[in-house]
Amino acid sequence: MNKTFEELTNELKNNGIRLSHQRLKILEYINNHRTHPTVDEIYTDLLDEIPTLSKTTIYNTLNTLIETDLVKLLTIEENETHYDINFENHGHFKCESCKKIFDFDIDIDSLEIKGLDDFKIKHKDIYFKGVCPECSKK
Amino acid sequence: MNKTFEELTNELKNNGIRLSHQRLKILEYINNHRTHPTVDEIYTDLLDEIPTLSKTTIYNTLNTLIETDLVKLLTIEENETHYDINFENHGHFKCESCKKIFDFDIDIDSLEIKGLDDFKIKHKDIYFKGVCPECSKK
DNA sequence: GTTCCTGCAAAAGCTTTGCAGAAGA
DNA sequence: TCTTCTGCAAAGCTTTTGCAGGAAC
Repeated sequence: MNKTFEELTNELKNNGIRLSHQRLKILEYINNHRTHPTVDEIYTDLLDEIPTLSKTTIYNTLNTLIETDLVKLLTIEENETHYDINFENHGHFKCESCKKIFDFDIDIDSLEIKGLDDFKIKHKDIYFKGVCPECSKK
Repeated sequence: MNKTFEELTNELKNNGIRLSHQRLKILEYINNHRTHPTVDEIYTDLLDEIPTLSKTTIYNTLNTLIETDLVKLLTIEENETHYDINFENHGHFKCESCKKIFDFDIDIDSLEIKGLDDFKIKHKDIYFKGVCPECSKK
């Protein structure tokens, strides 16, 4: 179930996080671009709109959003971190050829797990890797 | 099904990879230490035995082993890469408190997936995060 | 007016690269 | 002998830190 932008900003307010111009723009960007962007992509795309923007602010903001559970950090790629608006029950597929990341539907909670009694599970991530249909054709 | 050390070295030979002293020791280390070590941990632990060892060699070796599909790369941690030689059906749980990584049994192939028709899936990784029982007590 | 946030510069940390000498086959 | 590997030093990247000025409330 996806949240509206208003619901997202309300959650920030309720957590005592100030609604600075930069934060709102970064949150809006992640909410509208479901492409699992990197810090560099967010920076490049927002620079036209906010010429004084710095990467430090993007790192700061994303870390704040992760602590508030509005954004999720993807570690599917070794070199660079990707970010995703936090919504449930989907996995990520990375094409090893074109490097794109695709979403897919999956019911994570239907999995039978052994060996995690007394573990507090907060996040579940499913990463698949391989070749996407477009790259398979070539 | 895990391989014996002899099977592992045979696969290296068959791939035209030379059995240098360093490579064999690193492979042996990963095979005996199922603790998902980092490059730094391997380096520190092997330095007594091979005083001239360098991290470059460990990076080189691990990349070779990954290409030969003898070792798997774990990206559960943002800052540092972990390595695993265990290819049996299992997931990884990272405790956000003590940072330890635990294995757990899971039947990945029983998952019902929608949206990955025509995708060639080569690797499936399941990462859970939270707090381990020992850290929960505190 | 206070407190928190931004953004610059610098630092830190992991990983890769270039290359000369050494070792494997 | 020929080819490949090792390991040092340096470079390349992403991410974090310290801090002064500025913005939010």
